[in-house]
Amino acid sequence: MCRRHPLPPGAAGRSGRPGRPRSAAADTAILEATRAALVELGWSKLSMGDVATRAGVAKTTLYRRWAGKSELVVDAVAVLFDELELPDRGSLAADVEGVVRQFAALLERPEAKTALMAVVAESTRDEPLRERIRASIVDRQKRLVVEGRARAQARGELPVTADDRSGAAGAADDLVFDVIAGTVVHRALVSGQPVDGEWIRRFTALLLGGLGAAAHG
Amino acid sequence: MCRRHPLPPGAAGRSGRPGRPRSAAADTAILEATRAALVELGWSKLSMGDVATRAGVAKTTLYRRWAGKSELVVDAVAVLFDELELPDRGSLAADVEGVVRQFAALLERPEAKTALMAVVAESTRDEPLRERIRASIVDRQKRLVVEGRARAQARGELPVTADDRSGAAGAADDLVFDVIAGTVVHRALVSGQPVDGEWIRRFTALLLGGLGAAAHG
Amino acid sequence: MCRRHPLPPGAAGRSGRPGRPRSAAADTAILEATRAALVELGWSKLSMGDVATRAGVAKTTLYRRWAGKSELVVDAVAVLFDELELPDRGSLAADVEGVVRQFAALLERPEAKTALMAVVAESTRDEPLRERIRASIVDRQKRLVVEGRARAQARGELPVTADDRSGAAGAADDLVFDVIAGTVVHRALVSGQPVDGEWIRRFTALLLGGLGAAAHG
Amino acid sequence: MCRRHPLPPGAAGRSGRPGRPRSAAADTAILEATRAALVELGWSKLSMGDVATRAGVAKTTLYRRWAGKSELVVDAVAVLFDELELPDRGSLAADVEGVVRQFAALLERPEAKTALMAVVAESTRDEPLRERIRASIVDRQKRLVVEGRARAQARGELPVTADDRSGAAGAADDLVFDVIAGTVVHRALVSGQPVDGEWIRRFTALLLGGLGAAAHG
DNA sequence: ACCTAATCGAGACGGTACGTCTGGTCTTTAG
DNA sequence: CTAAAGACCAGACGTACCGTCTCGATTAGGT
Repeated sequence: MCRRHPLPPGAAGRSGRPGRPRSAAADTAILEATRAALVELGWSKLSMGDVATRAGVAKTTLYRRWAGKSELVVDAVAVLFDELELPDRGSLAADVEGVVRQFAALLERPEAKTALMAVVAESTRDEPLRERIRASIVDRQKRLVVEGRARAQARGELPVTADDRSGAAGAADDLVFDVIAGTVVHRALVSGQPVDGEWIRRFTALLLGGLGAAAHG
Repeated sequence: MCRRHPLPPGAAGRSGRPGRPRSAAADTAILEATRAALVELGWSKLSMGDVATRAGVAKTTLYRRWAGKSELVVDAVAVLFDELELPDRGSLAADVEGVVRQFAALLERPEAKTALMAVVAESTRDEPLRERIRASIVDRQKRLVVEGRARAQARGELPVTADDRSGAAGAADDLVFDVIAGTVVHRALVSGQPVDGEWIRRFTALLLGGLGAAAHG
Repeated sequence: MCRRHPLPPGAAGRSGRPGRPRSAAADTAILEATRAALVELGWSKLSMGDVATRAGVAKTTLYRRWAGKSELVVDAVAVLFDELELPDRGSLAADVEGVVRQFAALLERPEAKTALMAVVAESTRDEPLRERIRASIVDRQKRLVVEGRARAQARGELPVTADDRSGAAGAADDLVFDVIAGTVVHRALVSGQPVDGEWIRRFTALLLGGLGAAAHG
Repeated sequence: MCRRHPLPPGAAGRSGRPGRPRSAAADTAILEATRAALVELGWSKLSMGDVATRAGVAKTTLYRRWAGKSELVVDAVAVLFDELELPDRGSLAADVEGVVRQFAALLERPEAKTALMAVVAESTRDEPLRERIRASIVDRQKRLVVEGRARAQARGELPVTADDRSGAAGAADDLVFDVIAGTVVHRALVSGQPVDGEWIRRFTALLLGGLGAAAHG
């Protein structure tokens, strides 16, 4: 944990540090305030001072813990993406449809959509920020792909390849992840069209068709 | 044309309007200055005043024509996306690979990637801006999908459906467009991994497999 | 007349000048609009563009005729000061009281007081403007002092000096003018206290006492 | 003191206030910079941003302390008027001539004359500003009149009235103050003629004659 | 019961950019 | 040559945030 600003690596959560310890309640209040401000104001009109006021905290406290708006927002919204789950729905198609539906629902929440695109935009000129986004948001969700694939293989819906056995299936999973996440984001935020049942079925059919063809070819 | 700020809809380019006409040279200079500033500074540090200075133009001239930073940047980068082409490479696979490669190259240009994600982020809270992005950037590139499909159908690589004959193939084309554009953007800007030959081949295979399966199923 | 901007001295009101003649109605409308704007907005918030709009005239027309805000306002308010009169009230004391009362009434008009002090302030760094104020406003009112003195001498209230006979009484008249105008302005605009009957009587008594003492000393 | 912008009246200079205290050095630097700018540029071309730059201070610091240009300039020039003194020159006439000479010298300083008339002009539409001018500049100089009268009475040059004994001599002092200040300002700034020895003697004679006549009448 | 040291709130600080408003000028077409 | 219209450059306006700083006041552990 501890994606905080100072608190130099050595002295992390150690309780024996001298001086007054940081308030844990402040952290919670700040992140909640950030999400609330995102909903009300969106990314571009959200200001650090406003977040501090909402959280009942001094600006200094904010900057002591996060380096800037982007870092704060990444932490504030990361938890939203961890809510995604992959219950076993009985078939690969059902599993894919379920996760797409969940992801689309998430992208309808204003704090998620405005924050996600904005921090990605910022990260195009800020490599550490991109890393932070990857670590906090993106890579954590690859588990859904890995789990879905494993489950489909267990069901016999997908073949087990040499790569899988050697643990090097990353490239294939990455591709599937980019296709699902990218396509849904593009549909919802760029094309601005609804991610409804009809579209989800068509997309799932396309994806599974591709996976099946790849398995046979 | 005229995606400009005032110039009330009725009285557009008419030459008989009273008063001094708007300088056409200023338009060109402003859009060029905007792109240059995007390259140097990125979206978040680009300022209207700086663009005006670079363009040798007063700030008022800028605000007379564009309502804000987002609108200006959309116009400035829209032209970049119009450079995408779809020369006949002999097969659907080659056509897809070619357009993906072109699109990835475009997303490596700093003015394109920083601007694209940022204006999409802004558009999540600004419906008119979203429309402007769609009209100026997104929808214009759907021609590539339509043209590619038609060419593949002419080659016999894809079947001609009833929808195509009735001209209602929109939904299928939209899906393919979201998949291609979304996946490439996600790979390049979110995952932050290279869009190289190997990946392009895998992605194209997946997509074409999906299209083929859809055709047969 | 012609305290205007261009219209070079030679070619003044000549009717045989080539081209469209200047509209006389515009002059009237502009000066009236200026006075109206002074009443509503005061000096500092009065703008040339606003005056032009109120007068139904283009800004160019304004600048063709007046060099700037100060010059325009001087012309606009000069006429107000010409309304001061000195009817024969039977005695020097009554004449002085009458003119003081009139002047105080004038200084209660918002366009007069805001304009007068402002153009004087501007004139501290603008010699031509000071001259214009003197010519258009100040010196024109010295007639009141000259006339009052002559009438008092005719009544025998004041002695006739050698200076009067030689026509060199300017210095004495100037002093009286500065005392009256300066004192009333200071009372009304700086001290901000009412110029009422009681005060006027006291002031008149002081002034006439001083004149009488000078006559005897 | 504390003619500042916020700093709510109750919590004035208290040291126990929370937060970083205001820099006293900034105050000095700002007022000096304001006077310097007045000398160089005059009232109308003086800008808040320029004053801030000269003082090595941020614009926000300026606006945190003064509500606008007028308030700032009043504070900046008020100190100049406090330099006026009334040393005992042995007679009322000499005292009056002395103070007139000092006042005229002050009105030759560009920062004093341009500022004085301009803020009075502004105050014609701004009652709080008028009060501030009165409190900071005008009323403070009435001490000169009060002191001069008391000294003349002590010398036996002027009679002691019932009003003096009851401490209600305000009206008479106010009148003398308006006459002296108003007349000198009008001579210097409106008539634009020199306040030289000759004129001062004439004016003093007139004033003292009036006072003497009032005493006897 | 002190001491040390980092925290907390508050709010002032130097900056930068904002978007608007004027001031004056220039460039049109129309009379 | 003037008029109305309106675009043009220049630059001040007052505001909002930024991220830093300086305060006095807490709030712990370590002594």
